[in-house]
Amino acid sequence: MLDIQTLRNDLAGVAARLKTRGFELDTAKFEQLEAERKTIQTRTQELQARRNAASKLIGQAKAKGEDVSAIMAEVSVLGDELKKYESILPQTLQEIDAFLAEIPNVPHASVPIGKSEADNVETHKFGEPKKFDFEVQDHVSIGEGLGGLDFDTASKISGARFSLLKGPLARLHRALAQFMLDTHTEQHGYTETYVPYLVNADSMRGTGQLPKFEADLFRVTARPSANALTKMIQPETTQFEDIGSFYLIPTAEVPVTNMVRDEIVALEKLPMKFVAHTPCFRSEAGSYGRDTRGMIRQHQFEKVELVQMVHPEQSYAALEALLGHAEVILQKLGLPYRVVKLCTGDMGFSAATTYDIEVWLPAQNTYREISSCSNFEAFQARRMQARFRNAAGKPELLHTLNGSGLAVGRTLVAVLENYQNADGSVTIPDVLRLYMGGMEKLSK
RNA sequence: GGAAGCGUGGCCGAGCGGUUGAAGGCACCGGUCUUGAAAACCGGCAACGAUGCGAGUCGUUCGUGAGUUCGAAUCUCACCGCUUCCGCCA
Repeated sequence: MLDIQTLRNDLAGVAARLKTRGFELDTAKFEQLEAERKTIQTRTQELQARRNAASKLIGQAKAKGEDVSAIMAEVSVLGDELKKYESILPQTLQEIDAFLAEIPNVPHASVPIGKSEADNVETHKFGEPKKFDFEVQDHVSIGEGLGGLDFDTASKISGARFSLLKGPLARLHRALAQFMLDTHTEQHGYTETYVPYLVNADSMRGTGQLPKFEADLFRVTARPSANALTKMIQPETTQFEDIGSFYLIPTAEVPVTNMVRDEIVALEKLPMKFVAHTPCFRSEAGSYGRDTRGMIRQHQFEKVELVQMVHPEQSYAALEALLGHAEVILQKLGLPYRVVKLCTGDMGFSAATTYDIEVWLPAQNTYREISSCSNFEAFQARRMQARFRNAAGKPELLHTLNGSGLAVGRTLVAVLENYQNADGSVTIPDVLRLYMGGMEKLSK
């Protein structure tokens, strides 16, 4: 969420910056809502002040045993108008809030202007795509050849966009996650966390998935109590999602970042650095026909996520560091990759700056996203009311960042494809052998 | 699933329907004292919002939402969350 003060002070400026990411800010609507709000709010507060003053007088008079009927008559006249204003003010404030909740973050000044993926800017590269002296197979053929990857059974059990791993391949998948967690906790100073995978609507709003992107999420509904159920069907209830239902997390960013929702943390607690290994669930609505083969795009996948809560002055340095932490995993695995800085038009809703790490996939003869590292500045913190007490002793919004370190399923894909041999076997990268009981190669 | 209890400021914890934004304590900040520190003592210290150039003024907030009242932290109802006991259960 953007700061409403900034919108009031520099509406045109904000609109111009949002336009670079393809968002048309309805400035006329904002101005109209603000004008309404101002008259309603000042009138309401004026009436409240008069009522409060009169009530105070009544209290004082009664204490002295004086007659209060005259003042009482006077106050009761205020009643109707005040009631009217007190009922429309929250509606107006809610409209403004809803309007603000759907505005994406303003891109940082350093973000390249562009419309799509094609305008992203490569910042650096690691490694050289390996030359193969045989026809490369994609991860599906390799995995099926090894007898450890079975999409038919997965689709029987659940449907499309699910995968099933068996034997050493399942173990390799687990090994990758363990390796990533250990690296981040032992070498990069992150605290390991285990978090809920089902979260409430407030948490989804906090990190920006709601209200705009509900279609991307899976919602599960617990059996509500009879009373909650009747409340749900009352027309005035607008908070259906808050009663008896949860959302499956699309990323660990949601539960981990929300640890600081509605908190004021001590200055010396910053920066906070957490890592979590969780499954992620995404509906992938709107991506029909994309990446239908293999385990690139799934409804359920594993990810090791890095999250930081930092002092506002530190957030850009922290983003560079966090990106580096994710890169280390690929370096240790010996997987070629490149880093791109996303252009204004390609960034996610909540991000002010995003770097994507793309790993080389020989079978696709291209780089594919395996990590996304973003600085959200105060955008999420403002939604969450996540603050710290600054040097002056005043609460101030902190900055949040996160990045995949890395997407486990896609890393498995990259290992299979980059380490494949002519005979269909796959060499296990050195750093993983410890986690594989010393195994050096996957073969049939 | 059954029964009982509880939700107050950064934290703990008081609070007869009427100057209660809320006692007290802790933490924190400033000062006195001290060679320095600690202790002791004195003082300060909620958040959010509106308005104003500003000092300030006003409003809202005691889990959430409705209600009663001139006036609600305090009374009524519903919901949410937490705790404990019983049952069931990985």
